[in-house]
Parts: sequence; structure tokens; C-alpha cells
Amino acid sequence: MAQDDPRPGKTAKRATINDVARVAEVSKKTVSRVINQSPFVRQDTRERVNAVIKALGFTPDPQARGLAFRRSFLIGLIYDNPSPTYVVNMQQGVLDALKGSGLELVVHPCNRNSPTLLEDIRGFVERQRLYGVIMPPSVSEDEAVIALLRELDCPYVRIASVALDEPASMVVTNDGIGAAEAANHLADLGHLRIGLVRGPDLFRSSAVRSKGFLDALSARGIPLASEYDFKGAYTFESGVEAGHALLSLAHPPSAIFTLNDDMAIGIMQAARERGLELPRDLSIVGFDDLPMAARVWPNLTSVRLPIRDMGRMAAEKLLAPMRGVDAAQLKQPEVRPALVVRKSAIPAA
Amino acid sequence: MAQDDPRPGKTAKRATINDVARVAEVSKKTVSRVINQSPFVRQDTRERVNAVIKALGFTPDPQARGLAFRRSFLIGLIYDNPSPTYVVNMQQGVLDALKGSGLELVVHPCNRNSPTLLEDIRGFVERQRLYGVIMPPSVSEDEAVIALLRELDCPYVRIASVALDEPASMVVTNDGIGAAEAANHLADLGHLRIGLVRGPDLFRSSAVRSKGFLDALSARGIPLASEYDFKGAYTFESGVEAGHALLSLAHPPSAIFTLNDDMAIGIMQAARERGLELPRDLSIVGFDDLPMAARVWPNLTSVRLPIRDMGRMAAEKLLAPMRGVDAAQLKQPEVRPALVVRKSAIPAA
DNA sequence: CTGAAAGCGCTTACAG
DNA sequence: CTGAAAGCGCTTACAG
Repeated sequence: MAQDDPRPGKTAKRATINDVARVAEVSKKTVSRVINQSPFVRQDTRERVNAVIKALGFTPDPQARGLAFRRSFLIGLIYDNPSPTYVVNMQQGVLDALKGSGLELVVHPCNRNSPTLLEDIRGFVERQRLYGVIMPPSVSEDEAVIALLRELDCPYVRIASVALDEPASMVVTNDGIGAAEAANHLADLGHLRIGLVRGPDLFRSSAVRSKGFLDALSARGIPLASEYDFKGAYTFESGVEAGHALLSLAHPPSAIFTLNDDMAIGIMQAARERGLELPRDLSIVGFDDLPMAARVWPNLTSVRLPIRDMGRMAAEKLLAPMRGVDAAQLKQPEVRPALVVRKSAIPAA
Repeated sequence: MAQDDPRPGKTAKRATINDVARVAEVSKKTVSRVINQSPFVRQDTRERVNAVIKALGFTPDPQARGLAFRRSFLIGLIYDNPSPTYVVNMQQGVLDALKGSGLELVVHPCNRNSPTLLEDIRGFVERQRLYGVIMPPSVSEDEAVIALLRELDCPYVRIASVALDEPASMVVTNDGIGAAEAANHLADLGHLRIGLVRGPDLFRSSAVRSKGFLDALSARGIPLASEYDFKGAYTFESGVEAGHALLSLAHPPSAIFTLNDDMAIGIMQAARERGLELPRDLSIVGFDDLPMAARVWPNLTSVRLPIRDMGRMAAEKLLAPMRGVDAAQLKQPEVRPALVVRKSAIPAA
């Protein structure tokens, strides 16, 4: 394609590092130093080069840079979380942080039960020479995956409800605090017969949320009857099942806390199938604050996690070295879950 | 790093095209021909090279290939759709098709109202030298964006409710068929006073769904009273508003069809705020079949679009040239929306 | 502080 | 059908 390509609508050929070097009358190596923020460039040289970069609208080609660096400018989001809201919010948060950095986000759902999980992740990370990887639960809790990333020398940040790793590669979500708020809320409303529907053991969040809830409850002098303790699967269906189990008891609970919203809404379904009126006959509190929580009737009281912020914080940790800061020292606020009070939990009769 | 790097846990250096060429005793150009499925390679040469590729576990480096090709192996998903379920399902569908192709999916949410929309998309597409772009509504309906992609010579596939482009770059979702099914369902149930809550004009789907619904309704001899015709915004809140407006009429409708589920659930909220019992006092049908539809009470009857399939089909069109087929001739099933009958619509009193 | 040379791992354009 | 040379747009390693 000639310089003066006459094809209509064609944009001019993109400026390269050579163009910048020629116009600024320096070597391309010096331009490269400017791009990479090397301190070994005289101030006036740097300014001249930057002016030319701006005038030519030059942006370095990520492919060429990646080839030379032996590392791409792609961040992988590896996840197995089944909640679309969670996933999309997290992507959004990561993208918030990536804006202007020149990095892009590549999504990579996976299946922890797949026998080819590790092989699959290895291929992805190695082939793309990823700049880094972000993982929400439950992949973030898979030590085999972590070991693999270490072997591949791939930087990563894990998002999880407890500190599973060093601070530089962890965003801890403090789920226990949110669960404690739920406990105190139900206690404040005067409930004494309180049921708990847990998630599967595979998820650390289930243990962490349970502990936060139960500790707060016992601090208020309220015990959990073993017949009120139900293990669900974090699914709507398991919530329905839990609802029927708990509500068919001789002395059913007056309130139920479920460790996620899908199960809370399952409880609602079961209650209605049994002819109960909500919230009069049963108070319910969930965890996640899905958009659905504000849409079901009665509007669901639920614990909200700042998922978008969590994604942003994770990405910022990954970018820290590039910005010359130590990820471990990065000043980031703590993740604070918060109870969103709506109408599904009311004072005990 | 030496060949015999003794660091524990380190993997061997990846094989390159040079390694393959050396072992197979051919030039790297011939290896390149094999990789790129060139017909100008003798059968036995090809087999020998393929054997070595397999033995060495060689996969071509996408960055190097991209640099030489002046085109990356990344597919961009550019979207402004606000529904997380829609977005995640579409991503999943695209990834289904990309599996094994060596391409990766880069997500790029955007805001059609942003003054920098075009500039932003231009930077993304140009900098990453995208292999292609997939767009669901409503970006897919933005002709300025399409003009830009043409200018940049970037292949694209648009997903939309009507054919806005040539077949090779369109997946048409036939929303009208689904809306017609909804109309027939309500007519079958004996409803005569039927309300319609539309979406915003910005979305073609609103016009297409409305037309499908109204045509089917009038074929059954049922007119739409103008006071039963409400323009919503595809949001829950606008559904609540529509519900109050329609239900406060002197002769309120006995059934309402909303052009998406969020608004349908808003109608439910309004009905309850007015003390109505559902579905006894009002039948409701939505569109989208969000996961929420099966979770609200009464479970919402809704039109389902095969979103994951749509994403897969779009990606297959983009991959067609690489696979040596003509995207326009690609044998793909039509997208068929289907009514999912649940409990929110019952026979008219 | 700056630069000329070589290289990252592939493909295009040209020969044969 | 196959290959040697040059190049894609950057960076590393080495000089100075």
C-alpha cells in the first residue's frame, strides 16, 4: 500500500516507532525508552519525543511489543462462577482499572470438575503469554491451579473470602462481616428460631459466611438448633428443598438466613407452595444482593458485596508493578460487605 | 535462560517454528505452509511436519503470527446490552465456537451515548488489529459504528432482530415470531383486553416485537386499545410505572405483554402494590426468559431467545473464511424464539 | 544519557 | 512443491 493510497475511506498507515525516531531525530531505542518510562532519557529529549508521539498519534503495537517482551498485554479472567451478574460486574471492575493501560481483558470460563482443567489453563496462559490472571471463587481456591500459574511464572490475583495467599496477590472479601450483619439484623428484629442454609463445602465462602453468622448469633445469645442447619448447594432448587425441609418441622424457624440469594428465593418459592404468606409467616435474608433481590416480592433483604470494586482492586494489584508500586503496599480500601435492608425480614411475631 | 535451566518446576522452553523445521528437515517456510493449510505441500512432507509438530507439542505463537499477518487472533465482543445474563450467555456461545480455533475473546462494553464512542472503538480495533468483531443489540444497530468498522477493514457480525446487513455478517433473531406466539397464547386463554408495554425506540427489537405481537393479535380479531399501549424503557422501574398506569384505568386490561422480562416483573410489583392477586387478577407475559422468570412468583411465562446459540452462530460466521467456507452460504439453523409457558398467564375470567 | 546490531517467532514476496 | 532473504514493530544486550 503506497503512502498516498487513494482508496476512499482508507486511513493513513499507522505511525511506527521508526517514524517517531526519524521525526524526533533520535534512535528508535530512545523512543522505546520513552515509551517504557526509562529514567535514562534527558528531560528535553523525552519532551521532544513525546511531542512527536502525540503529533503522529503513535501508539506502540501490542503484538510487536509482546513478541519482544515475550509477554502479551492481555489479562485473563479465569472463572467458574455461575452467576452472570457476578461475572459481568467483575469484568466491568477489571475493565475500569485497565482503562488507559493498553491492556485488554480476555475471558476464560472453566469447569473445575473437568479432567482437562489444568491442561486447558496451561494452554491458555502459555500460548497467550498472559500478562496476568484474575480469578474469583471458586477457581481462586484451587491450589492446583495456583501451583500451575506459579510454575508458568504467570502473575495472578485471587479473590476469595479469606486470605489464601500473600497480600500482593489477594483481594479478601470479608464475607464474615456481612454474614454477621445479617445475624444482628435478625436478632434485632426479635427472632430466636433462626434457620441457616449453607452452601456446598467446595466453596470457602460457605464456611466463612457460616462462621461470621454463627459467631454473631451466639454473641447475641441465640443458639442454632441442629435441625435448623441445612446444607444447600447455592442453587435455587436446593433453596426450595431447604424451605420444605425447614418449614415442615414441628417447630419451624421464624426466620431463615441463606448464604446466597438464589437459595433465598428458593425458600420463598417453597413457602408459597406451602401456602404461607410472606413476609408475615417467615422472614428471609439472603447474600449477594443480585438484581433479582430488588425485584422479587417481598423485596429481599440481602448482603451486598462490592463486586465491581473487587474486580477493579484485583486488576490494580496486577498493574502495580507496571506503575512502579509494590502490590503488597498498594493503598486499597478493604472490601466491606453491607446489608441492604428491604422487606423480606420483619419483626418476629 | 540456558537449555538445561535447573530451576525447579520450570517447563522446558517452548518449541518454535525453527525447532520444527530443523527436526523435520525442511525450511521454516514449509512448516509455515503446513500450519496455514497451504495446498502447496506434498502429502508426505505435510505428514512428516505434522508428526514433528505433534511430537514437539508445537503451537504457533499468536503474537508472532499476528505481527507478521498484521492481524491479531482476537475477537472483540462490543456490547452495550445491560443484561448480565444476555452478555454472559453470548460470551459463552462465542467461546463455544472459538474452542480449538486458537482465537480468544476480548470483551469491550461500550456506551452508545458517549461522545467518544467511535474514537474508543477505533482505538480498540486498530490497536489490537482485531481479527473480527461481534455485536449484539443495540450497538449492532448503530450505523456509524458499522461504517467505522468498514473503514478499518475489520470483519464483523451483527446480531439483531431484523436483517440490517448482508447475510454473511448478520445473525437475525426473528423476535417477531416469539412475540406472535405470546399474542396467540393470550388469545387462546380468552383474553380480549390486552395491554402492551413497549421498549424504547432506540432498540429495533421494540419495533420488531411490537409488530409481531400486533399482527398476530389482529389476525385473531383482537384490537389494541390506544390506552393499553404503553411505551416503557426496558427497565424494571418503567415496568412498575406502566403497571400503575394501565391498572388505574377505568377498564384495566386483563392481560399485559411486556417486551422484556424486567418490565414484566415491574408490572408484578405494581400489581401487588395495588393489592391485586397474581395471576388471578392479571395475566402477564414477558420476553427474554431471564433466569429470574423461573424464580419470581407466579413463575413468569416468557419468550426465550437462544442467546448462547446466537453467539455461537455469530462467531462461526466470523470463522468461516478461515475454515475455507463462505459465511453467506454457511449452513446454520434459523434462530427460533419460543414461548416458555409458566404460571403468570391464566385463562381470562 | 544515547545508539547500532541482533533477535523475538512468524509471514510475505520473490526465486527456482 | 520448496527455500533463502527480508520484514512485521518492537526490545534486549552490549557498547560507548
